[in-house]
Amino acid sequence: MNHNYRIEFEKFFSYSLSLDCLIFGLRNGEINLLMIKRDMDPYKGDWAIPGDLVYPEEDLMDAASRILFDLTSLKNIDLHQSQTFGKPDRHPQGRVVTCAYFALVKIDEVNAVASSWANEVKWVPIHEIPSLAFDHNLIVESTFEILKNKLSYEPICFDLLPNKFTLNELQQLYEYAFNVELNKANFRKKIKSIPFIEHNEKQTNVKHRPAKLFSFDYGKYKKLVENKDYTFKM
Amino acid sequence: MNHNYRIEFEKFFSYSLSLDCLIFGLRNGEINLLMIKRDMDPYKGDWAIPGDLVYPEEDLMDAASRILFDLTSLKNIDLHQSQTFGKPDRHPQGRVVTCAYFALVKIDEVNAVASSWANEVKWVPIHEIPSLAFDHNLIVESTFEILKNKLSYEPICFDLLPNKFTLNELQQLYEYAFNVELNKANFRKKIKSIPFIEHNEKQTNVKHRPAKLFSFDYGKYKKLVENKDYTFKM
DNA sequence: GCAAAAGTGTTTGGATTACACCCATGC
DNA sequence: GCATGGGTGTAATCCAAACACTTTTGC
Repeated sequence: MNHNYRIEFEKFFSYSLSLDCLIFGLRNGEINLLMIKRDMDPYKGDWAIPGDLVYPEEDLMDAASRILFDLTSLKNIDLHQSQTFGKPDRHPQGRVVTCAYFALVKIDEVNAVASSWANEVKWVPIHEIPSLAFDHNLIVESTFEILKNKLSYEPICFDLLPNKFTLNELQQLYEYAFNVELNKANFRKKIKSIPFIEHNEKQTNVKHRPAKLFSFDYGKYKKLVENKDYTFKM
Repeated sequence: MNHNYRIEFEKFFSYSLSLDCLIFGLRNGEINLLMIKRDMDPYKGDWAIPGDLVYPEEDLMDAASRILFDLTSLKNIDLHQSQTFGKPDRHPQGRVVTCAYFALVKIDEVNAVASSWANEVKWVPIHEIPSLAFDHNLIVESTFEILKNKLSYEPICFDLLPNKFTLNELQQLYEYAFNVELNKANFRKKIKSIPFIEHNEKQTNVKHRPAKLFSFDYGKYKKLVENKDYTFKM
């Protein structure tokens, strides 16, 4: 390059890149975020989003998968890029730009374990997030907005719900995310076009009429989208 | 930090961060993208998106403003973060992660000028983008999708249109972006709730009945949004 | 039987669609 | 007058909201 920079070209290779992975799950009808307690400086002892430095030869998506796997042992989970945060002073030890990704997981399938950089792990309802290390509160807020937005035009809600769910669980998820109350009959009319697999199974251990169980029909959905016969919309 | 990395902590500070700024404008009813012809290696002579390395003490948004200003002399333009691209091999000279931003400008107010890193500058219709340097084709496609998405729930179309526009210009913009044909009467009913300033002025130099000119009423829009009386939706 | 939630049908009003028609200007 | 696009009204239809009602289970 022959660009006339104020500083030498080589000096530009003095950044570090980290990746924060926001893992969302659904518990008791609330969207929860997986948090870690930092076991290292800076912000040792503070709660934070799990994140790590990206290896020099590592793709961003691979780093996100790695962090997700380390905490949850889950593989083959869809990861979505959120936003990149790069304020020059966001990290006290140097210029660390961080790229945020998020994943939606079925919380029952996760047994989160503390790892090298965390001595404690917990799920926290998204509306009860405490004060976090770095600019992580900003990252959480921005990413949750992006998640909510995506919930309305991509069928990612089914990544949060158990494999077999009731229509009411689906309704409650949207009521929670969009902070509205929905009418049951109208909600069911609205979702009539979503490709579901209707099981011959019902809820158990409820003290009222058990609800029918459904799954999202990914195969049918894919076909419908390919033929432009359907777009998911909530 | 006491994290047990495969490589030393200091070695992680060997990235470079660049920022690519996609500048969109509207010309002859088509969305155009401002492109530069690279005057430096690598990819010297190829067309590319204007971008630059981010200075070590510079915020991402500031870098985006700087690049936009260098090319267009425009200030105080809204910049939107698109996505970050970080494939390890995307830049032949090292690990350069690039963060894409986009800006929507009124094309009449821009006199794009070639700068140190570009010896030629031109507007190219978004559907006629040639093969570009680096992974810039991917960046353009992803960013245009994000732009289209944003057009449907934020009033950013008015950043592309001239200050005073006709309702048909607005309609054509949406027809172009969403690749649909809309009915004139129905379109006007749909936009009735948008806060417009209706001018006592008309189009000139047209050989048919001149259309009335409108502006978007930013002040009224802001008030409506604050009072939750309105959300933009197309 | 009662409580609690599952599940469905009906009515209504507002939005969307298709279509038809009139208006203002340049030539 | 005619071509061209600006601008508007109407009727049919679809969709979403409000509400009422029946069903199934546990206790």
